[in-house]
Amino acid sequence: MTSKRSGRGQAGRAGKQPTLIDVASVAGVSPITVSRALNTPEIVRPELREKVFRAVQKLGYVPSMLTQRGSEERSRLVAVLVPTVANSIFSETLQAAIDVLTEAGYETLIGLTNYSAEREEQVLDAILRRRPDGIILTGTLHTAASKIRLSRSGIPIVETWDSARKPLDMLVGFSHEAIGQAVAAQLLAKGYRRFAAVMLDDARARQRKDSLVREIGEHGITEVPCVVLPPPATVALGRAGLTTLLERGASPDVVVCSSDTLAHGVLEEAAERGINVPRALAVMGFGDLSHAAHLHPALSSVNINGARIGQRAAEALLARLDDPDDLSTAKLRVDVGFDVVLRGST
Amino acid sequence: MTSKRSGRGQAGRAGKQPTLIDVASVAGVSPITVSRALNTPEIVRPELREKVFRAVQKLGYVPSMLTQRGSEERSRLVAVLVPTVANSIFSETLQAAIDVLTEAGYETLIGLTNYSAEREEQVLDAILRRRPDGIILTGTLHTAASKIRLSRSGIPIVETWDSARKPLDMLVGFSHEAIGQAVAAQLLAKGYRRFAAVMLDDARARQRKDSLVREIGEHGITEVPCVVLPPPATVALGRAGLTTLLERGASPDVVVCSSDTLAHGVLEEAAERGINVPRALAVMGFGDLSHAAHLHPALSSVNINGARIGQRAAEALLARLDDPDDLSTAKLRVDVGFDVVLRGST
DNA sequence: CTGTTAGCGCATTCAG
DNA sequence: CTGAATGCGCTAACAG
Repeated sequence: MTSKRSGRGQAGRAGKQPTLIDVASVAGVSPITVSRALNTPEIVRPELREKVFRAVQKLGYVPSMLTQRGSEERSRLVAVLVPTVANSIFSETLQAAIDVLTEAGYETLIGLTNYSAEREEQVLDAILRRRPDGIILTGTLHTAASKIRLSRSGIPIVETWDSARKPLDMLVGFSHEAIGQAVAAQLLAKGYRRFAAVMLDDARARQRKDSLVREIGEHGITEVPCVVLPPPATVALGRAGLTTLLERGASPDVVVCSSDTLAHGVLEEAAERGINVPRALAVMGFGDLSHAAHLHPALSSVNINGARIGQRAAEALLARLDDPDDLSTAKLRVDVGFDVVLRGST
Repeated sequence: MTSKRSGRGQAGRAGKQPTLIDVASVAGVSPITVSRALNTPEIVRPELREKVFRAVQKLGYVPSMLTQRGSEERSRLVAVLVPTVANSIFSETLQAAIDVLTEAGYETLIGLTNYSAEREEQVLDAILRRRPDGIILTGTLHTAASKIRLSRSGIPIVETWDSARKPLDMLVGFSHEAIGQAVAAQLLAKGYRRFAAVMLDDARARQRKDSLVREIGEHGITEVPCVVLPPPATVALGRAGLTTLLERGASPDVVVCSSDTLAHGVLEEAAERGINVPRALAVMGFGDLSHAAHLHPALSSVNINGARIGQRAAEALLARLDDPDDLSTAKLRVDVGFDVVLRGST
């Protein structure tokens, strides 16, 4: 005989979460008082506050942020897009970003782009529906549609892992061109002349390689055999890379790889073939040095601090969110730099 | 001109995202028609549908899922909690889970617990406010408050990486006790007698070790020197672990480590000290075999397929979400198993 | 097929 | 300090 009204009873029964209204009726106050007791306790009389807290306890009430948009303007949600989380270099970026964001009271929505701008567009599409307060992207290569949607959205954005002539918003990264140049210079100085590349089919990797090719081109080296491989990067893939290179008749004295994992594969394959490293063949990687060191004690590499990128990116976002008019974040460009670290393999 | 305009002009101006209502007024239809044109296009007359699509294009409208709770029941959000994303074993679990969830049209909210139940409780608290449709947890050790909140929430849950007498809901994992036993049995069979452990301060690691100690205890071995270290696991930490062990006067013939990374550190330290592996000292790790192989070609290890855990967990969640009454997921228990892989280091 | 009405859970006006 | 009324963006339920 109970009326079939919207009243779902006082206590949140199994299955249904109690709402702020449920708490209010149990506490015998109005909904708004509950809201205030929870969000701005200091303006609520202690006795009422206590009543509310007891009701919250009793019901196991957990406020819902889902409908918050109805009133407040922020979702306290930040989206982070990375190509993959299986690559330590990105997982460190992600980890650092999450740490900073969580500390500041934001939740993190994660999206995997698998190194593809098209995939990024799909993921972005889903993510924009959540109205995140900020977005951290990997790279600066996005589809035209993505760029339009992002800029129309008015959401603060940080692009990472790259430099760009004209970023969408903020930028925390480094110059892949500079890396290509620096690697070329170092290797040339060491006397290497027969370059080859084993790389992933990835825009950033390509940028580094093109830059390297340009640089050594100016020293008269024009032929650079290059094997391009599909993600994900694995050691086996690196081995296959060197194999392909040699099968094609290349005889490099140095192989530059787009990641430490590939480089490690090349080192293994070289060892298998009895190729003396670095005497007959030098190997160069790219990634996080500590990771490289784990892979192979002698691996030479371009060292990038992924964690710092994630941290800086998150901090930039937070600064903007704190004060959207802050001019210091308006055209933020952070170059976190890199180091070319030569070890036993070169 | 009979429409009663709801305030803001037609086009969403810079800064404000256009709403479904804006689209409706531009298209000259009612809001619900826009909603239907977008969600169930087949029940809308083609001409109207077209009008709506054009208006959507023109305004760059992106539907908001933030307030969806107001009408629909699902958030299409799944939360995944892992201790860290910097450990390849968990990042693979995460990667696989995200892949499955994204494919099914769910977004992933990520939480980092840093191996701590207290931290997990905090993160969980924030996440429950988002009313996710499902939650994937790592481990079965949660604070009492966490357990209560989770079970009251009525949200489908998958606990992973572990077995438990009485899981909260669904479970995809393996038995750490079985691993401890299996490792003990294998090492005893190989003739090792002086056991030692280098482990992270982590409940699951402790379970494995306790089980191992129990097993070898039954063979009369009662003394097992053990170094417990704070996360995160690093190679350097593993080296320090062996150092500490030896400084304390232990002289093990086998060191069992709670992760491959620590084991790798132990191997390095042993090499540095000129200790013959595996003649004078054997080393045992735990993690993903392919990862272990990258770390050290000879590393023995308990091989766990992290990706499979993530995949299975996500699939279980989806099955439940598809049909909440499906009995097959009601008491789902999946044991993904493990392999003890002995290689050169034992 | 389409529009009207109502309401989700919460917080922000503005009155008391 | 407290509360009633109102609105957020969206969609079920029920009309037409």
